Amino acid sequence: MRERSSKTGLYTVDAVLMTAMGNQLAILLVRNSSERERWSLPWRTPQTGESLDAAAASTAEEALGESPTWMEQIGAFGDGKRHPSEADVSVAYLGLVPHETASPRASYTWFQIGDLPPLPPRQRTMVEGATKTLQSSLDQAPIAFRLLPATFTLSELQQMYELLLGKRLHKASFRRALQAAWLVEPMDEWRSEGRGRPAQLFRYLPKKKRRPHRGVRFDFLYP
Amino acid sequence: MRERSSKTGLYTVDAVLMTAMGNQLAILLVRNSSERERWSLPWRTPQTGESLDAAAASTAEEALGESPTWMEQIGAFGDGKRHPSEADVSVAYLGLVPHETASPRASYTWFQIGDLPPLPPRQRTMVEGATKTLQSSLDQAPIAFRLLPATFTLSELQQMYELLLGKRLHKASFRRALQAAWLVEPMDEWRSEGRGRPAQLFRYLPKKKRRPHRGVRFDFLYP
DNA sequence: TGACTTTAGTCACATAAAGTGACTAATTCG
DNA sequence: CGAATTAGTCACTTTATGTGACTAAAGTCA
Repeated sequence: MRERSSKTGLYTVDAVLMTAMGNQLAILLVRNSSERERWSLPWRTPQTGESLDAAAASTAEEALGESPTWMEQIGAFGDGKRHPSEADVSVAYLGLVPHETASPRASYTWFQIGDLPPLPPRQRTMVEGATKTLQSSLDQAPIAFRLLPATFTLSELQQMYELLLGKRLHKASFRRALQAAWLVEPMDEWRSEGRGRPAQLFRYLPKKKRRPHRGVRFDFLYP
Repeated sequence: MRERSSKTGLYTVDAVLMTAMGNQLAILLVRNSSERERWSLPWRTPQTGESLDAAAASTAEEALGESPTWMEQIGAFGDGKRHPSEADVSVAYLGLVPHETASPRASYTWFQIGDLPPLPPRQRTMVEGATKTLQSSLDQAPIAFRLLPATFTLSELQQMYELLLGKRLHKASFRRALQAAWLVEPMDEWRSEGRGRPAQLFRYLPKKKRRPHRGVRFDFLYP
């Protein structure tokens, strides 16, 4: 990632890297000493012949020191809003990492999503887009599992869903749905977290075959 | 849209314009005499200062002679695949139009999606992306209504959903779900389609307030 | 005209899923 | 030991979906 490199290209690749921190989502920002804005999303100008996906992966690794557990393009942003580069267009990627294993490089810092510093306008739009993408991908992709360590308790999983959905879930319902989806696999390990009965550990079990929805659900929110 | 304009930019905007034709989706292609491929998606190189959305809208209008009833960005495509331009990156948009009102300009032709001619590789990827986006937006956005005329019968609406979902639906279930969603409004008109009882006409009724999903549904297909 | 066909629209019952409170289990703390 | 705490399950209620059969309103044709 370079700052205001002069005319190296007409587009950039920007990364919205997310993790679950406390009981909120957090985004990784980098300090920009030479910019008007103090903080920005990690970004770079792809090199000639470098694919968008590759550029995004590099940007993420440079920031995190490791690969995100999930990466997905959000879209291209170009509506005249200001960006640290002079590019007309920026392609944004959403990346997820479990907070437990993430150790960002120096000059990179996690900010809770409710407490973000001012960002370049185009990147602010990207963050909003990333949040929306995350929400709508929630039941299409294993988002929650990619924000958790490889093994977890069902209570942890439920808390992650509660964080992502922004509402409380009933324990029995949650587990019943989880069981029906055949998405997790119990391990022969238990974890005692201070007081209370120890919880069994589970891991994500990618499944090929799923029964399809039964009927039609007109569940869209509006126009 | 210009053909192989030399280095006017490093990215293009391409439009995947869809309609429902017969009992399949169809895509609007344009004949390219000077290209190796005979057909391609409509595309253009945005002018300086032109936003992506504006460029996509222009491209669509140029092809259709009118605005699509729905337009949405699919994403940016840049993975080294060949494109009619020399751009590294192309931003694709999905546009929808009712077949009844669409009258493409000369040199533009609808092709059913199961019967597409060879396309430039990058555009082939875009078409696949558009199809996927369409499927997954089906219950998030009023896709079906944007492919129908302003007024329609419930049987027509059901047939559109059947086309989009690729499966038959039970009439009673369909109408019950539709009613619960409060998405259409009956008109005081009936249409007699040859034999059989005349059908009442309805129109789309965008609704602000929807009840939220109740619980968790782990309905994603796989990893 | 009147029986038959065709498409629209609805009903009632069966089955399945989701909401919910209360229960049992295993551990720590004092 | 008993209270507190967290895990995990059960049984019952409520709501949603699946489905076949029904009624309604037109056209067709002998």
